[in-house]
Amino acid sequence: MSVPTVSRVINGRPDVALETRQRVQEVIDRFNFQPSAAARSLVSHSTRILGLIANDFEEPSLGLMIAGAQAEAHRQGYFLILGSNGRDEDNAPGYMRLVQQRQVEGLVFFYPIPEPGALEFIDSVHKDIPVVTAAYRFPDSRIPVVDHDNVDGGRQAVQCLLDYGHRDIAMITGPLAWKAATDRMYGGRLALEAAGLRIDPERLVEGDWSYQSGYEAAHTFLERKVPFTGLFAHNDRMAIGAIQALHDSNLRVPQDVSVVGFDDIPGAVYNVPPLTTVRQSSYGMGTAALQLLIHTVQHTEDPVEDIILKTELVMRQSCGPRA
Amino acid sequence: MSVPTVSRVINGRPDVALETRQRVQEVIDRFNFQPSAAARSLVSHSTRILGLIANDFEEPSLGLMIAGAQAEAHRQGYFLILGSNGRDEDNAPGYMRLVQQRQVEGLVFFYPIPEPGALEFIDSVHKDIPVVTAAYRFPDSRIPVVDHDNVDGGRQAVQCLLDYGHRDIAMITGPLAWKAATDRMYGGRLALEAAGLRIDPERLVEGDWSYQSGYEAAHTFLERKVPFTGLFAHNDRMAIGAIQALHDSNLRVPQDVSVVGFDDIPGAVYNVPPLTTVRQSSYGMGTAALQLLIHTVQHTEDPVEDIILKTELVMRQSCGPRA
DNA sequence: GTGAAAGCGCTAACAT
DNA sequence: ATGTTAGCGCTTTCAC
Repeated sequence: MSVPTVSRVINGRPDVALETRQRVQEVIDRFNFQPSAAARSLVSHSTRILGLIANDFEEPSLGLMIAGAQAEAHRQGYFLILGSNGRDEDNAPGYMRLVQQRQVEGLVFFYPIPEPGALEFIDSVHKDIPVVTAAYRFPDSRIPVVDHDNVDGGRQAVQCLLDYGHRDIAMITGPLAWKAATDRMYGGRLALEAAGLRIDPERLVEGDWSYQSGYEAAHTFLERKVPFTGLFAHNDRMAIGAIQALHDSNLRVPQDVSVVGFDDIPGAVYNVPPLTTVRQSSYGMGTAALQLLIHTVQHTEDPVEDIILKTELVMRQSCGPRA
Repeated sequence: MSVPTVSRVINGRPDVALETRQRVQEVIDRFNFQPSAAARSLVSHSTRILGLIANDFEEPSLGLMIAGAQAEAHRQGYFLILGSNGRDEDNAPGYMRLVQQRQVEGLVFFYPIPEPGALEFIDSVHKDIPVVTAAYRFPDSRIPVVDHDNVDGGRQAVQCLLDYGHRDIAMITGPLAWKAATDRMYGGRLALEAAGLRIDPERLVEGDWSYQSGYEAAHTFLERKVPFTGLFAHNDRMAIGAIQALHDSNLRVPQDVSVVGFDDIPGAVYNVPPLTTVRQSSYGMGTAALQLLIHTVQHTEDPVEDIILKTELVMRQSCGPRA
């Protein structure tokens, strides 16, 4: 019943006599003994804690992304620490503390909004521990990425409009600093070009993901007086804002203009009309990010591959055949 | 330059000669030395890690609540570990591990949905470490609570309708198992009774917070053929669903029916018409919960007081004078 | 198969 | 003002 023996039992080592193991286990159960995580970490140099750092907590998808990440971490016996590069201050020093004090074995950066200085910071972290970025790829960096297949999603969105016979297709993009936006635009372009069409700059407006910007973008198209019967908005909020603007101008959706969004947020179903959109799973992105991170933590020398998650077109009533 | 001296410098102890301190600091900076958190925890019995456990990651307010909590934790030098009683399994054993392995010094439970067995679990945790619940109060328990003032919020919502001259007021409640719903209903009743009115069971439907249930509740009212010119929905999603149902039945908002929601979700402004609602700050709830928790952790013997956060009526266009 | 001894990196108590 | 000693609770040799 010495200390090392108890240690062996707790860690399920085989080299303990059955009778001893039972005796020890009994005492453990009786006193509900749990080994101190701090002491274990000290000797094992492993905390089983991972970190998730986000910079935009208004992002509606974040909750589900976190849920997925947390679930996956938990399933694999890790805990998840949370950080934000939030509103207030520059938190980078705080995270370096996390890293350098060896509290965290790996970090996911969920930076849908690229931040000034983010790459430098992430790179410096990356020197110490494995890092994964979700929803963004830093140019020229060898940091593994988890992302949705935005190119294919954009392609599907535009293809859906083309399939309904639309030829005059407008697009409201996200901020073009975002990989998600350029990818979705590129995918849309692929679909257009396959149909012998091109992106018309007059039918292109850059939004900022907000309802408001979708609303304004639709008005811009109307003011420009370029005809369009199909509209692809890079997210659902802008799509819904645009539909509202179209309604205000007495245009019917989908009879006069067909609209496709992106995301499949909960509100998409309840929009008037219910929104046709490209679904992506934030929960799935969370689990995928953690799978990738944990794999990297456990097999440091393996070459890592990005994870690209499929997107799926969800047909509802905001799209219909050309009049 | 012995080990304890370095320790003294790092912890900013006064009893170090200026010259020594500088020499030590220089080396620390040069090698970017950071003390091991595990070793410190082992001897100090303090990890500076707190936990937040949520059970509903679909809840749109969760992201901001987490952001607030994280920011406050960080400001006070703590890290925040995340947990979920999520979709998959029963995670309670996992959290007990967190607690008993002394990885976490305190826990916030964000259980807007009461869970079977939650009270037992939380109580058992509470025996070991400080605990705070957010958005829910367990009956007969002395666990401190952070919550919005839902009673006053409900009162303000109904008062707004009364002020516009409405006398026939319907209400779509949240699930009555929720404290938030009973509180909002009670607040509404207070306002009605102050105006010499009562809650009419015919004008009361219990929803489940979803758009869908708001939509259906409004239809129920219309089918019952009880007249109403004012409607208070216990959250914005149900309010928006109800407005849609009213539109479908060719009733105008606010000309025929005035509608007040609750929450002030981002979509409220962009609804048609923009939604009058009672605002609550999820971010503020997160910071408040962590302030309370940290205070409790640091002053274990102090009697703790609940924190009740103010709510605020935001007037938009879904409410107007009685025709 | 089991226990004795050493050490992970730090802080606290004591001695100088 | 600084160094020496001890010990936090574990895991890992290494004897036996």
